[in-house]
Amino acid sequence: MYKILVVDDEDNIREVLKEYAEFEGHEVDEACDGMQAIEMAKNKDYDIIIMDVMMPRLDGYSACKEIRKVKQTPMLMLSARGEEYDKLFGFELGIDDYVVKPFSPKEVMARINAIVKRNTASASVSSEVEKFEGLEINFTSRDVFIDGEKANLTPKEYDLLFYLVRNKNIALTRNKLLEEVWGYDFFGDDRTIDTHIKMLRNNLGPYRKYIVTLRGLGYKFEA
Amino acid sequence: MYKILVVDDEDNIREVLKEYAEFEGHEVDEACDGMQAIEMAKNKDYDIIIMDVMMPRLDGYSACKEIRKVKQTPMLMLSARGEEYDKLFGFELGIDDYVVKPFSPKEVMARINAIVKRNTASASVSSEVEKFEGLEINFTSRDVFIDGEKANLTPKEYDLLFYLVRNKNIALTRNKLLEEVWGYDFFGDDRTIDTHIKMLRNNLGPYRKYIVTLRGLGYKFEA
DNA sequence: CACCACAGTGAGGAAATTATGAACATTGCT
DNA sequence: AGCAATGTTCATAATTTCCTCACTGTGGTG
Repeated sequence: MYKILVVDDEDNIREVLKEYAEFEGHEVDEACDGMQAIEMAKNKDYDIIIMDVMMPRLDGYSACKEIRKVKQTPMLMLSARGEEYDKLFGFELGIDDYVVKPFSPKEVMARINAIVKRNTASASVSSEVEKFEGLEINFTSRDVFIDGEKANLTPKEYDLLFYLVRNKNIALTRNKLLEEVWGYDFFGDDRTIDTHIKMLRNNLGPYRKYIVTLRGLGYKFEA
Repeated sequence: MYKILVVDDEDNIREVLKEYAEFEGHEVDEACDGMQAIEMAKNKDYDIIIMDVMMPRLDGYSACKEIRKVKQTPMLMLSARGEEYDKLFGFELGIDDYVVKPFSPKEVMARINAIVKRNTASASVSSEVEKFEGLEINFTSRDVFIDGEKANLTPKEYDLLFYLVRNKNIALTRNKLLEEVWGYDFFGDDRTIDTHIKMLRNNLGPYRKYIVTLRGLGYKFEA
């Protein structure tokens, strides 16, 4: 039996996880924002904290950082695609694992078991850097340099570029991009992608050439 | 492409899911109550079963339990808000996920993808490449190289070539090609195929020889 | 060897798709 | 609230691709 703290602002998500966890014999506490989570985590020793990234009052990252100042409780983050998920790899946060919404409660429980059992901080992603001529992309620090100069990309542009580069030389359909970069719950216009591709290209200067249009399909980062 | 079984007593729900899933290229069977679902699940291997909780004759829980006796097919349950969640998780049913009505078909599809991907754990992600002498076809990056040089094909040409190669050494009738490459709803001129074959051949240079005309029938990629 | 059904070709207009600019909406911050 | 930055939508322009069609080429058959 584990003591689990579930932190999410959506009632039904907390509800589902709680039901499932309790069914498996665990003890579950709930919090609905970061502030509350910090408070509770400080006052009780949990075996694991499951926390949503996006919450009102105080987001998951900040709460995580704050809690880490005093406790080494393992953490599993929940994030919707479309959130800047590269941040999740930031090992300074010491996140043990993360699950992307929509998830199945079954999967979350499986991961909880894995984490608690090994009870060791998981190996974090090492500082990843990709270079294409004068285009340098640092996944860890979330920086992009163009001929040595730091590019000033907006969050979406970062996300889009990162996804493209992580899947370089793979043909990506518009649907795939929408689902992975914007999130499964995005019901927007297809032209939105084009617009962001356009801005990204403008920002990449001479290296815009790496982003190729696949007519009738989508885009590809070709290196 | 997944094989999906949709079980719900409401016609329009089945209809919506079916349309959406088929649009995404999946194969969908329908059942309108638990009994029927069990029957069908036993006789065919589905990638996932989507089942309503409340149905006449035999409800979703019972059907799920019954199916689980013989198959480990992943299941996604549909439930109306207000039905007791605990039931969903209370009986070692091994449900993978559930969605509360009213749902968006897009979300359901996203979850289906998540579940099936997870369950086909050992899915190989090898970069698919086919080589015929100096003709190299990369299905992943959607590239075609001719003696090391990248060919510049239009979308239709890619589609046509990919389909021919995926079915190499199989005689393909014009009808079959029209249906598979152009889509069942295409009502065009027969010369359309010829024209695209022509373009494709021109683009393949010396390797045009692989595309063989079967007089009176259609074409074949002969390797 | 002439016929005929079928396949190959070229070109231009039609159709589909993407790029772009600007308006509009949203978010975050002071 | 007001502003600045970012994200989204939409209309329009710019491209690219597709399809049709009339015509030409070809192989097999009687």
